[in-house]
Amino acid sequence: MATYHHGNLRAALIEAGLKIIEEKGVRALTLRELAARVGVSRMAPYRHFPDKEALLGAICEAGFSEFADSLESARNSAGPDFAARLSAMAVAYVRFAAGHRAHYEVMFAVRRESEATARSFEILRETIEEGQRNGEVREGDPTDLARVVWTVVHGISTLHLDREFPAFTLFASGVMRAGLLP
Amino acid sequence: MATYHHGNLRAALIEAGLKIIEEKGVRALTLRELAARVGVSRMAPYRHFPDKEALLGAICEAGFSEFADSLESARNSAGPDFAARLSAMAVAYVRFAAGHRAHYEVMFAVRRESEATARSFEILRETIEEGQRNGEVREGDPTDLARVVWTVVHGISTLHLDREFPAFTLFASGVMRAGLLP
DNA sequence: TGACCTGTGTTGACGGTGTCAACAACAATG
DNA sequence: CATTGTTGTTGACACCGTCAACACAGGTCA
Repeated sequence: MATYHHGNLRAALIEAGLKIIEEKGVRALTLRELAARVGVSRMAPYRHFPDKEALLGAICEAGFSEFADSLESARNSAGPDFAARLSAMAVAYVRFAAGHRAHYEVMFAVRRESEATARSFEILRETIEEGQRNGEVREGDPTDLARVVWTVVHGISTLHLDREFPAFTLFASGVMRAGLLP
Repeated sequence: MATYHHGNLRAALIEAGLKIIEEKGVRALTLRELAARVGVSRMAPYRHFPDKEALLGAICEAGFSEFADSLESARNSAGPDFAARLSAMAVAYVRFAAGHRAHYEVMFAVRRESEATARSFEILRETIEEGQRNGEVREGDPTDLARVVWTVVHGISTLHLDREFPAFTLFASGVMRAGLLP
């Protein structure tokens, strides 16, 4: 039932955009191809995004939102033990990067502050604070400590998407924890 | 003395390309503008690079080469103490990223295996091996250990180019060393 | 019912971009 | 000098992002 009005172009564009990026990289994403793939004319996207950069921004935002959800749910289903919670989040991070490469690529290529990026970081910071209250994490600005953890995990994800994580991730997670010890 | 033949276009292109990236980001680098800036017609670069991607690759390669030099010289001028050597390299890494943002951006945006990338990694791995012989670094595949270090330092550089390193870098360097202890 | 507005999708046009082809200027070599 | 190979140039093409002007639909209100 091809109607004149699409219905929810915005969401369709984000989704199809992701698929293209998955196939050929951010660099190769083209508004015209995207529009064609969604079955709409080349200027239609401009009714929903002021320009290409804004579309990328929206994809990025959507990615961070899903990402924050992953982190949060990993942490929440890890039980009460701090080490387990932190570790679950680290694994979720790497797993997200590995399983949503397109999203991950845009998220850190476009780099844009948003509600969702803040939320992602906040989730980690909260957990660190938890650990501090328990005495399982040394004192210090929890924001700084969260940065350290983020840094390590981000490094792993960025640098080693292809290789054998298991052992490596475990080891690095040990490194990370070492930095938080009281 | 504007002659018909430029003399060493190749090098000039790489240099001017870097300057453009510095000003406006990789995404905004355009072959035509680059050629114009070097004072040459738009197709001239094709005598030295098969296509745009190859030019980016060459810039990336040049960056890694300079990068490897920085690492090596930092290590060599740090004296014989292992911890000092490793630390000097970490600082050199972050400093390179901060001081050569354009190069750094291309290096990890284009991502391309080359002689220079291998050399950079090799320098680090050698140092780790040194540390192992001294008993200052735990046993294990030096390549894996080098990856861990690289990961941490890379994470720092990527994530915190703007913010206040000093304290943070120091702390993270502690984290890193913790992971290497016997 | 019909006139009108507003939100959405379309087509036309323009300047800019990467790159293929054909040509032109220089350098080196016989 | 004639030739040949290297390097730079201009022309042409398809494609890209985006501005303008227009077309279709759904709702509102007379």
